[in-house]
Amino acid sequence: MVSQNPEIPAEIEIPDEISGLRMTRQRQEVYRILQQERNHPTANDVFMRVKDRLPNISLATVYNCLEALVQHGIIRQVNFERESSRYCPNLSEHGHFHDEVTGVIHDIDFKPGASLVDVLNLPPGAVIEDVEITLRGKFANS
Amino acid sequence: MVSQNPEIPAEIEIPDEISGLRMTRQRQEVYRILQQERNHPTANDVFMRVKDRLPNISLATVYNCLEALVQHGIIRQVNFERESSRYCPNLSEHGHFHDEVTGVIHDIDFKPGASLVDVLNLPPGAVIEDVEITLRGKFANS
DNA sequence: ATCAGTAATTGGAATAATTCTTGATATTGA
DNA sequence: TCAATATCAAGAATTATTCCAATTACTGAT
Repeated sequence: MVSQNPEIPAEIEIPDEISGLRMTRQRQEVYRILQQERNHPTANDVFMRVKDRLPNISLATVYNCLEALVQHGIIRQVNFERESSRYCPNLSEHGHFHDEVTGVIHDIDFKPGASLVDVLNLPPGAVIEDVEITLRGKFANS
Repeated sequence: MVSQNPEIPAEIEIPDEISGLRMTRQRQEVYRILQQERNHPTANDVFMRVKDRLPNISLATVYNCLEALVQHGIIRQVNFERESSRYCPNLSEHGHFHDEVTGVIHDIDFKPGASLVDVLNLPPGAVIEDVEITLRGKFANS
């Protein structure tokens, strides 16, 4: 058993380097928060949360860390309309559903074996580097 | 023949009201530009272009007009990463492919009969109000 | 282990897109 | 025509993000 007390989650072990990115203390803590808070926090959310462990970290550093992690494909950046960017450690190809009543963002997986290319008419020769699928709506009161 | 001179495109007739929105002179001209420039202009692009016909229009008014048109479902707002919003008069369900080499944005249609719901695992009860599909990439040098 | 070179961090200033505010103008309906 | 309402213009304000300059931390070679 790793953690006896559900209030205190077991520490996530983070290596010194991921995908060629040196994992400094700040990057480790930022990444750890994304692993723990699966609710797509903004840079500012991460900033407030990370100060528990690194009281002197600056917001600029949080932005730097998030950008470095995104650049190295360790996390994903998610944008809804013009709101603050949010960040997501789920690297599998998926979309996001923004519940406009509760504000909650749900990861939306593809059906097994399905892909965007199945439904879209891509122009010939197009090489897709990145895909963003965002849905906005609500839940029928069930 | 409507227009003899290809330099001067035929005016697009715009009614006094669309979908319950009063089409003021400013809204008409903003909408006209979106109909003519199918290259997904930003608010500022529209602003510079519309000044030919309404020299006193303000950027705030362009934003107001675009927002009113979006709210009434007359045009769509398209966001790429954190860049300025772009606007699009194509109301059919479609995505956007951003060519990162040329900067050009291409409308991407669905295959006939296909829909996003075919490939995504939507949570039960989810009612989708709006969908945004954005692709980023380039063309293989063919 | 030391040192030089490089990368990362900080804190605050700067930027840029967008929204807000206020007063003027225009439009509508009675 | 008049009052009520909507729209517009101009500039100020807001806000997320980036930039900058100075400090600090790390790395690899000696």
